[in-house]
Amino acid sequence: METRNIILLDIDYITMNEKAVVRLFGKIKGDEQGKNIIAIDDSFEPYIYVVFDDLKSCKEEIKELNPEKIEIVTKKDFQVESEFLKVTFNHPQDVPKMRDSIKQLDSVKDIREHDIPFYRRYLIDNNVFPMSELELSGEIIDSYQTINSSKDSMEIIKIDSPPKMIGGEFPDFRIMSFDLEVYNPKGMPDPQSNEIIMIGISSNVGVEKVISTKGEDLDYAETVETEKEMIEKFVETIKENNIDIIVGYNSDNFDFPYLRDRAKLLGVDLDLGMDGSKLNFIKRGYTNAATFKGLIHVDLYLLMRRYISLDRYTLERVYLELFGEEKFDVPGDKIWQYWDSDSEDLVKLFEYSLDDVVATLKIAEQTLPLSLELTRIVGQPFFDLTRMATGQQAEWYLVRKAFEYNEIVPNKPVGIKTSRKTESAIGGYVKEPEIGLHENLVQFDFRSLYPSIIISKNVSPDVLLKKHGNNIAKVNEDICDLTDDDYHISPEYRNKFAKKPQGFIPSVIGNVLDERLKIKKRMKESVDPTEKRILNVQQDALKRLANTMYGIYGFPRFRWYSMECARSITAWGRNYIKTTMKKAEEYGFYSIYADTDGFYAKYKLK
DNA sequence: CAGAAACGGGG
DNA sequence: GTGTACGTTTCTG
Repeated sequence: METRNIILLDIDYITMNEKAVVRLFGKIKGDEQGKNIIAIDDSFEPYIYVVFDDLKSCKEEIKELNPEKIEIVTKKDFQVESEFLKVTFNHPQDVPKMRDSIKQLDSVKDIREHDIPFYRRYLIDNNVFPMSELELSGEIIDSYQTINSSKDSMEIIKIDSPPKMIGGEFPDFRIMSFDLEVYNPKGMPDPQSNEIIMIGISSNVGVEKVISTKGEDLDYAETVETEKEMIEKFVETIKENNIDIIVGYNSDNFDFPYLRDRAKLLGVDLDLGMDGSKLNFIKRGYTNAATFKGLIHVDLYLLMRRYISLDRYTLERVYLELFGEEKFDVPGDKIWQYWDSDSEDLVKLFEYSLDDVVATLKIAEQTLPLSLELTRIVGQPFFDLTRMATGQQAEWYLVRKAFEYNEIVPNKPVGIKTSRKTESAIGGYVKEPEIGLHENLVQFDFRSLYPSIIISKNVSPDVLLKKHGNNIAKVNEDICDLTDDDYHISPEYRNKFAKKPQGFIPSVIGNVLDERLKIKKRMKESVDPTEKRILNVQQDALKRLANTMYGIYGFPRFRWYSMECARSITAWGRNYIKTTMKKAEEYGFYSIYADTDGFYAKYKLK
């Protein structure tokens, strides 16, 4: 038996002998060459929970469908101890096949946790976090030098027990940015007829160049004979430098699809996956995301739209916002003219190409730390995390927490109107600003207003006293028929939240905020600027997560959706800000502008 | 006016 | 892959 400590970059599953086998893609920690490891685990099985009417008949009916295993388990459902049937299947793809027939059985009331992707289930149930250090033990079943780099080798290990979390500090990930320039005499280029003219590359491992068929005189240009060689050089550069994370700007939608089409036309393999597999596109709603197994592709455009709020998200605009510097720009529709022109404009195009990738890498270095922290909190793969809306991040964090608490996860709501007018919660209180130049203002604001309300008023669907029925599996009888003193009652809507027990979501947010305070304390005590910076990113990630939780309640597709909770929170919020403004007025301050969790006020007297 | 369709980024 | 974006602006009937 061998032991390997790896940093877990990626996870998926494949089918071997009709059985699902989880693959963990990692690299040896601290190894300069970053030896690649693929760990194989065939011990994990897919399952769902079944809410039953009558145990005996339910068991019999399900048995006829031939699942792997049926067990009775006790889990908490909105804090009520309840029995479920845990039905285990042979293969993840059996779940979507079987769940409808199971749901339709007479003895079955409902099915739960039937839509959690297999690899996510694996991470959650085994308490494994991506981008962290894991200890693996098992048998080495294959070991070889990878074809394109003599320095670089690969090991496949079949593990005989679940990975053990070590955690610890982040290693320095090897990051590379890239960008294509394309010949475009007719506006937006067409991959069938317009060739790639430059591939820019920048990295934190010392490689910075523009691969092209021109530019022999430039020291940062790598000149090759053909477009085909350009693409081959690009692939080789990534392999040779053992890149962990490849970043682009709008690369999901432009660079990688274009590269795929040209590579196909020219007969080049984009076999950058750790297992030798090729570039793949996975459907995400109406658009695609480009992925490799074990090589993480991050599209910064997507990330920036979430990270900062701007009117536009061009690379130039984002760069200006983050670094306060204008980027050297070549107008997009003129690129082909620069390429065809005399040496002066051609050099400009080379500079532009290099400038683009350098900027992209700088943005990556600035913004990826936050996403990495979020990955280690949320516990989903880095690739997935960079493509999730913040609400999704919070939801997967809650799914993981639910497993920890032995709570069964609520199903996604069905049939709730998404129409904003009928279903939206009123937002925060806003007092339009008094026009004019104001001096000697005082400012007041609440610290984390909505998270604080959730915790202090115990705003959570599992302790909410429902006014009209309850379509959730079971009502917590302990919170019914209490006296008004035992409830927090929201303003306006008069929603009642039991003071005890603490709700699931208030408890989770409480832990998040406690953890954040601890980190802030450590940050203050730290004298090492690097450590300070890391801790600052961590506390920021936790703050963002806590602030997102409020929003969850109001989105009709979220598992813990509760319009009552969303409305109660903002009602309390409006109440607090107005009460505080009134109080301030008693002391002679009148407010000239207020928004949600704070206001500006002037003193009436001199 | 409501609901559908287009748009974003990229060259 | 046990999943199917998203929020806003513009167009259309």
